[in-house]
Amino acid sequence: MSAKPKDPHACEAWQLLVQFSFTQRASLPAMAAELELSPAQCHLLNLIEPDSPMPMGHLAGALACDASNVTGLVDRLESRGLIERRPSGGDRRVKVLRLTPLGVRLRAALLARMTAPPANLAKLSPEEQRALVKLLRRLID
Amino acid sequence: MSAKPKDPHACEAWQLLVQFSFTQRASLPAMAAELELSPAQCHLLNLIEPDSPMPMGHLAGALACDASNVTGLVDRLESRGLIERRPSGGDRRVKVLRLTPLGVRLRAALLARMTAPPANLAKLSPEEQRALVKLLRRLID
DNA sequence: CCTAATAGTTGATGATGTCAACTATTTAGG
DNA sequence: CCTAAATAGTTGACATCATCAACTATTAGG
Repeated sequence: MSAKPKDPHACEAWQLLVQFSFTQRASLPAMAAELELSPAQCHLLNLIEPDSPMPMGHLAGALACDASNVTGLVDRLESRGLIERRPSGGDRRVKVLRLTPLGVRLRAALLARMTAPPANLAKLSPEEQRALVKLLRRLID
Repeated sequence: MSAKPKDPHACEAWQLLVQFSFTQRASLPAMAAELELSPAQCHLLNLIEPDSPMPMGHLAGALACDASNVTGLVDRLESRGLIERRPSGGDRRVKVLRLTPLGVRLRAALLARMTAPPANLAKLSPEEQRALVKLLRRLID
């Protein structure tokens, strides 16, 4: 399943990424609160791209949570007019989620805040930044 | 506060890191459940290093949450014998958290699972891995 | 001293998350 | 075709996470 831990550089790179995501985990609630969102709601909005609606079940898979949890999350976001439940063409069991125009704007605002590069990033030269992008791309899939 | 979004490579690198932490957010519950932990408990255990106990207030700062939330988290971990509340030398108001031997072992198991490098990492050559470590170090502080 | 501020707890409340049971629909077999 | 199993989503019960306000105990300052 995973590579042997023989290579210390591989381990260290991954450890740094994991620690990074812990610090992101700590900073997400405050960022989300500025938009009156919870971390889970941010995660959900991040997954629904404008113009590519998503069945609720697929969303539960991507969030790695129970389908009944998605129901509640969607209830709250729908009551705020950020997303809509819509019937899916063929199968009348499935409901697809679509961002409303308001939801599209809020999602964009969220991603803009989250991906605003911190000052640290400026410490890397353009070549280094390009190299980092290439490495992360291959790493993350 | 943050760098101007003029440099597309800087933005893209940061976006990849943010997306990475969303996928980590999705995979943490399952990993935590194998050790009968919640994501929040994992975050807390990650922050308490063996042999360097931490006042509860400092922990609330690192988790970026309310102090009363730490009380509940610590209650549950202490009732499982993973951590201990101890008086802090000088100030009788502050309680310091220390991992028990059982907590040390569980924390090690958790970090071993979380930082086990995935197969993807093997796709990078040793030189690339070393370069990635250097870049991430400078980025994360 | 007497008052402020600080560390932690408690209780109330809402959000997140799981599970089991349910409805409605779709799919597969006989 | 027709019934049985599987699937998508919802509901209700329950534990955890997280916040706020109020409280206790301790410390620090004037």
